[in-house]
Amino acid sequence: MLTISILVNDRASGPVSLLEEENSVKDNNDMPGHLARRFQQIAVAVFLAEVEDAGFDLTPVQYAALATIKANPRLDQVTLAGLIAFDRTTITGVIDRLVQKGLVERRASSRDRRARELEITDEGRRTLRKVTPAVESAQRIMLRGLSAKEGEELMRLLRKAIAAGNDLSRAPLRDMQA
Amino acid sequence: MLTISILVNDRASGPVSLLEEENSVKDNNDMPGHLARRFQQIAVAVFLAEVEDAGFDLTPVQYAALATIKANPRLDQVTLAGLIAFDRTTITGVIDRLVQKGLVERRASSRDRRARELEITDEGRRTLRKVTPAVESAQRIMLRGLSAKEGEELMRLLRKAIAAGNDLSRAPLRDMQA
DNA sequence: TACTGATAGTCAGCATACTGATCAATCTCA
DNA sequence: TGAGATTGATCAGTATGCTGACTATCAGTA
Repeated sequence: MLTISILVNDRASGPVSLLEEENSVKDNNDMPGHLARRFQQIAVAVFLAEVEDAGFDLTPVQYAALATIKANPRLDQVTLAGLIAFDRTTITGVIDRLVQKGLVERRASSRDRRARELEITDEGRRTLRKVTPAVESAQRIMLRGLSAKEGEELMRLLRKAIAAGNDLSRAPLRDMQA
Repeated sequence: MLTISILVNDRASGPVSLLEEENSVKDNNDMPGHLARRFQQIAVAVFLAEVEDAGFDLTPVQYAALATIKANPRLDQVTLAGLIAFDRTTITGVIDRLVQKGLVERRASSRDRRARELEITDEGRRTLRKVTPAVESAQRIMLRGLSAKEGEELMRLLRKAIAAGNDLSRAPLRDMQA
């Protein structure tokens, strides 16, 4: 199926297949999967560097969780996972570390004894406020090769591709239900 | 369904800063770092599903390594890492698993006793050939929400952003020297 | 040649992510 | 109501990725 001329590196020779034949390997730069990995790799590195420069020890994942917990009081872990598209088994460890750092409290829910209620602490609130400029800065830096318009377009296309693929990962994004 | 007005920065009020102030949290969908994570998450899931459906047990990272080893006979690990932008400490484990599966041979280099020479096996060659359609298919599926033109544009913008950020991660892409 | 610095590879340790399993609590519906 | 299904959380196991440390080796030079 030679559709996808997008994926084909037909610079000159006009190959027939995405991965060309026997003796050639497709250029990584034409594989969206590889580009996704590289961009994510850089994004994480930039985030960690900016946040550390600001004097904090917080990963991108921990930041997203913390911000979402602050915005949604008494959130349970499964709902949190849905809001930021984390696997529920990953959340356990992330929350462990946020609790350990004193940024979040985890307590039993009164409504559902299976569930845990998450609440941001004052310290968590303070950290979130103070780390924000570094996070903003990181978002800018990871797009520094693009014009403002290109950055917008990249985000639009990513959103669109993600929306179409949302259900393909184990941890799809989910709305809050009522 | 209340949706997520919580996470939405209401466009109407005209936010001042990227992350707005105290009581609001930026919509994840406006954070390139978050979009990068999501897209990569989906890309990996799609890759694994397609490859498994085809009857193979190979991760995206293992596939990239295997293809690059095939294309570059007697490659050493550091050069391999540079070609696919992996950290050198990650390569060790990846190669371990490829060797374990009988797809790659690792032997001492005659030229430099510190280095290891990597060589694809016949089995590796066979696997690579047979898994290729699944890999192609995965690349298509992860862009299924986009038109051909949009997919092309997404890859162009990712390449551009990555090029500008290449040196920001511990594992930048490197050319083969000599 | 002996010293110095750089390099290839590995390892320990940590933090995502995922699969698949388990346990307890809750829900559904006959 | 009560059996079966579902759900919230956790755990064990595996695979990236990273930091930082370490060994062995190499290359250049005083």
